[in-house]
Amino acid sequence: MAPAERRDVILRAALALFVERGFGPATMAEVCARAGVSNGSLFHHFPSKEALGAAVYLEGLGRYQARLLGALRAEADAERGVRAAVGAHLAWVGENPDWAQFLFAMGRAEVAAAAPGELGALNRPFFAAVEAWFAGHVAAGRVRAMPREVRAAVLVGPAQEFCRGWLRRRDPAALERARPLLEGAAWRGVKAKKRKA
Amino acid sequence: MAPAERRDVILRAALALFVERGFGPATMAEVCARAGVSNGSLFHHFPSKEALGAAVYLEGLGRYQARLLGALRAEADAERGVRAAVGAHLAWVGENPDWAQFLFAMGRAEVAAAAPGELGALNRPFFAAVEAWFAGHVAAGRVRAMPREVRAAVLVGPAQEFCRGWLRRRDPAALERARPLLEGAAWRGVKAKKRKA
DNA sequence: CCTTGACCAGAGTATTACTCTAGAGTAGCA
DNA sequence: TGCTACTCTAGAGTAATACTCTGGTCAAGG
Repeated sequence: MAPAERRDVILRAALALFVERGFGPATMAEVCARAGVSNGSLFHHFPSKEALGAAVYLEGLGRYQARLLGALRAEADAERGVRAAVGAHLAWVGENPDWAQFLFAMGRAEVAAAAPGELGALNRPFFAAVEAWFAGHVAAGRVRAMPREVRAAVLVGPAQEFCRGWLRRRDPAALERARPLLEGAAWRGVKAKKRKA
Repeated sequence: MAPAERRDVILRAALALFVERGFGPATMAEVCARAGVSNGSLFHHFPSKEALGAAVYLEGLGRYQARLLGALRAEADAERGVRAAVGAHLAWVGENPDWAQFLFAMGRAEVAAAAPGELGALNRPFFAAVEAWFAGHVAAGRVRAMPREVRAAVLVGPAQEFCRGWLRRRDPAALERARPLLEGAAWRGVKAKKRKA
């Protein structure tokens, strides 16, 4: 088996196991068994359990960010873009529930500790790109001016919070029902006040 | 030392330690040392590390819920109530950052596993009370009708998401600046469409 | 063929959550 | 005061598990 392939096998096995048993209770021996890999091989690719968790986290985060950014960039209109971003968030969670659950469960602090710098390397350009997309709409008065962190929270907060609960049941119909409501809430949250024309 | 007092000493030491070192890396021996309690005493009061974590979690959650519900019930007006709830959320996090950080970091799933039933026993009446407060406003057409989970997400999602990031820096001024924006976003998210009078 | 270096295997070790046995206080009751 | 029953505390002991170590395989380059 090629090294990269083996690394990938380990990552997938680890994701499934961490979601099934939880990160804490899951043991490295179980990862070995599920991935069909020896102890030595596992620790060769990932120096610690936290590093393995961080690798799974970072790969998932990267995919999620790519999806969200793609949806945002495909729209020029402010409202359509915001709705598309929220919709993409929900769609990604719906299509990758295991990964989403792990991203929610694994704390950023632990990832940052296990893979210093890599989290920032992924987040910085992502947030910069999101801000760049919004900048024009803010300048044109279509979107309310607010600090980055606040806008990010208003944008994805409702969807994020909803998904946390949704992952317990994972009912696709509920996700579809909630989508327009969450998209609307996000848009009303960030859009500018009506100007007295 | 009275038993209840000792139990409380352990809880406080555990909270400080879990926030400082993280739940996973923290050891029970460190809890003993910080609380000034023997191993036997610690395990007498809490049968496992997860149970200890769950106890800290549940106590914090209870205090948070009481604060939020108090703020909501003190207001009869829909908009003032929503803003008060979000404000109370932010205020509680600002005043109890350690507890908030632990609540965010500790997953609900692990708590539910370690203390089965207790999480629901705390959450059920809380959500019921929140829903009861909203019911009248929904019926009167002041608040948009939506499923419970969606409304909860729209209500506290932005503040929740903002707080997650805020806890890294803990700058009180930033919290105050964000408050009106987050309150406004929550209110615009849940309020009913304007009627054509 | 020889070397080199990444990759893999599995036994070994140190740490840590948890257990066990015994003892110290404390309240109730005569 | 003495007796009983009980909760709480102490600290040595145990099993599990993250990680280490030593050695071995294999493919590529010279």
